[in-house]
Amino acid sequence: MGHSKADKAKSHERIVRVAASRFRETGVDGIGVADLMKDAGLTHGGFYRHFDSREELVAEAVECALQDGSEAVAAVARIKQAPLAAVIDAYLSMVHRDNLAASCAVTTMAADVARSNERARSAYTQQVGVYLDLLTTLIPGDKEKTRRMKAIAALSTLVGAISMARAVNDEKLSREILKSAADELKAQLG
Amino acid sequence: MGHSKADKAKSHERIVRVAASRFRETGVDGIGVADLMKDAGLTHGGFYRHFDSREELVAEAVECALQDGSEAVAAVARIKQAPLAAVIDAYLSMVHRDNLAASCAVTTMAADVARSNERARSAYTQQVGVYLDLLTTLIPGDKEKTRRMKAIAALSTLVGAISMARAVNDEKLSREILKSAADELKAQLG
DNA sequence: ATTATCTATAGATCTATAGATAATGC
DNA sequence: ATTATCTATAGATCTATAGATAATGC
Repeated sequence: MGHSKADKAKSHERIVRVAASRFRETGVDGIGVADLMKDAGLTHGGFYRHFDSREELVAEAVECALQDGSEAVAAVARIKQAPLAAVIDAYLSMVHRDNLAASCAVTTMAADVARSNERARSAYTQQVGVYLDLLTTLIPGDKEKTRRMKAIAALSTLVGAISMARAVNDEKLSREILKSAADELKAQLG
Repeated sequence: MGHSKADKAKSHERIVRVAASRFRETGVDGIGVADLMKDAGLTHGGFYRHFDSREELVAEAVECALQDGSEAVAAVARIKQAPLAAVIDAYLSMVHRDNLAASCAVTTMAADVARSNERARSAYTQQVGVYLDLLTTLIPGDKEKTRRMKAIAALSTLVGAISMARAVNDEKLSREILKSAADELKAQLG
């Protein structure tokens, strides 16, 4: 049983990380405080020394999940050769489709965030801004305004395609959605 | 208190319709059987004479919600003059964004369906097929294969744009997403 | 002395069932 | 006689709290 302030900070971060993963898998309403604490290696009684309420954890978990995605996309975009195509292919990959726990929260948590508190929604809004700035930079063209419009449409295509690819129960159609969306995007923006 | 077979069928349909609306508003996990029955004007005890389990209602409600969307889009597509632009503008309207209860379930229920039973997922898969067939017909061009690829990318853009427009808590950004996605789609496909 | 975590539990809510009530339909 | 709906409740689960325990840190 660890009891130092450093241990508490680690416990807090572990709870948030677990929640960020599990909420993406099961939805925000799909798992309770007791199970989250168990996954973090703690008992549920200690939860309220870390958070005033479950809703506060939701806000922190959404922030954490969004930051995950931010870093993953930034890493892919750092590739020198054809970074835009790399981002598109990574986002619309089967690995990303199937690995919900580590997936981009802009897609995975969109519906939950829309019904959530302002803190979660602000984090989401900011993260959409980060994605749009990145895509606006990567998309070729002269006028910044035009590139931003294309970035909005492109991000929408990424989000919608993976969202549908996860929901359909026809593997062939699912792959067709991912591949067609990726090919169309690369053709439009390349 | 109605007790005829006809009344039972009406009650059943009313429960499903209420669930199809409320599930889209609150998420499938956001409302219980008792509240749904109350909204349908019944008490919760009668629920299990209509459904073997809550999950069975989820499947029927998803089917019902998807059919709503199907009919709404088909109605818009019946417009003779520029039906494709009409579909895009209706889908990416603020009315559609804000009216969750009657919204297109391909977007609104995507995350819930992905975690749901096979019956709900099959209904979703079929409805994506209906949308793709419709868009493939409306999109101009010579080769059917090319039009279908564009239809997939276009449907993805519609789904992703409204999904993000609902989650951000910045009205200006939300409208920019809807407008830019609509303008880009119309420019690409017109 | 303070506090991070644990055990235990209160109170609310949720799915599902049992049995009563009041209609329909043979 | 059958059955659609109602009242009541069992049993599970969920959020939140209370008080005990076992560490840290002055």
